[in-house]
Amino acid sequence: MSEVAIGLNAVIVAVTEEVPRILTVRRPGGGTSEAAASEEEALPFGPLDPDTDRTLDRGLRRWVREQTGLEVGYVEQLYTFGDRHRDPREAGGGPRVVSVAYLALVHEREVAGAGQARWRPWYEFFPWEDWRRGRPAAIDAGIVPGLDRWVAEAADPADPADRGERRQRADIAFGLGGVAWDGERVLERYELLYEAALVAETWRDRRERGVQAKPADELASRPMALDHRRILATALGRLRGKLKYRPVVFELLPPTFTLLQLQRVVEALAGVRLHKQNFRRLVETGGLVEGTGVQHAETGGRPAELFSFRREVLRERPAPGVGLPGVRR
Amino acid sequence: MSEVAIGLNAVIVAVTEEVPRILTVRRPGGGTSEAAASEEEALPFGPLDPDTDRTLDRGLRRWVREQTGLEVGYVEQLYTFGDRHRDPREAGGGPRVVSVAYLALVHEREVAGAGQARWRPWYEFFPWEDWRRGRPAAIDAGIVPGLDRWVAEAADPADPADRGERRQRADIAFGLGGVAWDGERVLERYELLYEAALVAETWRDRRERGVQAKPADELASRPMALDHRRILATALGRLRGKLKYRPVVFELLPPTFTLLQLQRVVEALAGVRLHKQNFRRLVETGGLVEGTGVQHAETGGRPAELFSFRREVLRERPAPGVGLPGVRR
DNA sequence: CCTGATATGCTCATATTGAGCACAAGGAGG
DNA sequence: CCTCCTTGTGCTCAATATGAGCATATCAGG
Repeated sequence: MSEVAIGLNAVIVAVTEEVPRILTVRRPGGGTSEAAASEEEALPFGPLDPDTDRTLDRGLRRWVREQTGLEVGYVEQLYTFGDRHRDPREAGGGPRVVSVAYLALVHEREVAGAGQARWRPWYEFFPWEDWRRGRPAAIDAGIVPGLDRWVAEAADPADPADRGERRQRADIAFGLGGVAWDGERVLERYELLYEAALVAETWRDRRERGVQAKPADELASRPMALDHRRILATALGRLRGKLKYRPVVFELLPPTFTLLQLQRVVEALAGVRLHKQNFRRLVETGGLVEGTGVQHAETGGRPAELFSFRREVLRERPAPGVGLPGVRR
Repeated sequence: MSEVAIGLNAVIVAVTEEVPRILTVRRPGGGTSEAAASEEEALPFGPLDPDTDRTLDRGLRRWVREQTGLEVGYVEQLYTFGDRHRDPREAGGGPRVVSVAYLALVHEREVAGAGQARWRPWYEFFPWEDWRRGRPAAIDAGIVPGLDRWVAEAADPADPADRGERRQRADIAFGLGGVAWDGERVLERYELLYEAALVAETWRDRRERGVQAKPADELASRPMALDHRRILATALGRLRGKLKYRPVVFELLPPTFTLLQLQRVVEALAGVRLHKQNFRRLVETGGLVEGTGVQHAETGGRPAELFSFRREVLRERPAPGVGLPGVRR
């Protein structure tokens, strides 16, 4: 066993007005270099108190409450990040920093004030992940040419195997060359962009290691401190996957909701539009919701019935998720 | 950030002769009490070297190689365990121990010598998880009556809600009262048995905390040190889930294999028997394997063709798992 | 009373899945 | 050689599940 510092990071998610948002804080900004005094956006971070926090997620709930006043409901451990030099302060003699990242979901209505922290639209950090209004412009504008360059730059230009491998990775991750887009490969995509030097973090990290680097054209996407965008990518991929086999959406919704509201939240997270009638069929025949009989008028059109989550579904079906019926063209 | 000790645990899996096996080591045995000098079986454990291990899983591979001589192929982070008093030595003034658990898969043929460590059939630790030869005897013999007692003992016997909740948890976890058995709820089942004091670890932990406890009738299942059986349960559940949407089985098989061999390994992990023809259809139409044209004679009946894993499938389909077609009655 | 919304019910063609039947091709034993 | 037993392989068929629409209902506003 080795002495290292351990901390907890939280990706705290809410969906309001069909926009998935995450809570971020400001942080003194990058490492050892002199000019890097600018502030960076970061995920909320807190320590584990080894003496009083009985479990890791209790520790998380404690400091989230202390720092932001939020009582988080659903909490799920995501991943533990422990690469060396995650935190550039390690290079200056600081301890190795290992961070356990959590995903936390809060109800829409609790989103109000949150201390120093602020809510940011999730897709500002990942513009290429939101396909609800069609293929994101960022893909053809910046990503495809950038990846093409990266493929062409493969180690040995004479060796086609090397380029072939890069080409294949790019195609799979971003659904190019006939491969289908897979909404869950969020982390794969971010890591590819990082490797291909298409996100700001690549250049920042290279500078921190003293590598002379031209601050090339990056994608117009919001960077984050340390490896926090990687954590965010892990969270989005995991959440998208979990939607399909666990009823986690309801953690983000008020106790009663219309089916369209439910659909919009699922769409917001999945980043795609769905076929309305089939979505209804799925959640209704799946026994995920039950009507309350109450009508809801504020929809603009015919009033919709309000539904609530049927907890009993957990008893009946092994993997009751919302699924993604027919992604609309 | 707090000073804690961090370590890495590995669940190292191989499947030989249709038996899933895990690698275990012996460990000085339980904590502070005097009589607990007996040895306990434990998962392989190693430190992270903060100075030389660039990433957590490199650290894992390093000490697994050093301790057992095994070169593990597939490695996946499982979960980070950090409950207080996971390790009873904490009570004696030791540091808080946080452990990052990994799942590692090795090929059948590499299983030979492994230093101090030994291979143990996985289901000896979880007899209730193997349904290949029908409903495990342990369920009706020990588990159902034990859970019934636990349900009856609910805090307030007058309050039916309390009992109802326990009843429901038990039914969902073990597929009782009409609920279907769900192979992936391995952790849920183990935690329920722990709570209901039906596994040895419950009583050991209570003794360690000084609680006077009658060493009641436990299930005939092999206990483990610390919370290692919980880690093992996490691993089995995760592996069962992953089988369905990622081609991880092939990490456990030799480069070529017959379709029945493949099926037997899947069955061994999933703990159920499958419909042979439908299984073939699934892996073949799914493009997961390709025939080599070579025949394999040692089957006892008509010779089978040898197949190999088609790596290209990763390019074509978003979630190419083996799935579990028709669980046979 | 139109128009523009959204809400809801229903249909229908097309996969996908669950369960078997049937036959092929080896070995063992009479 | 013939028969039985054991696996391997191909194919069928009914039952469901899924993808895509059409049609109608019910509100708000002009």
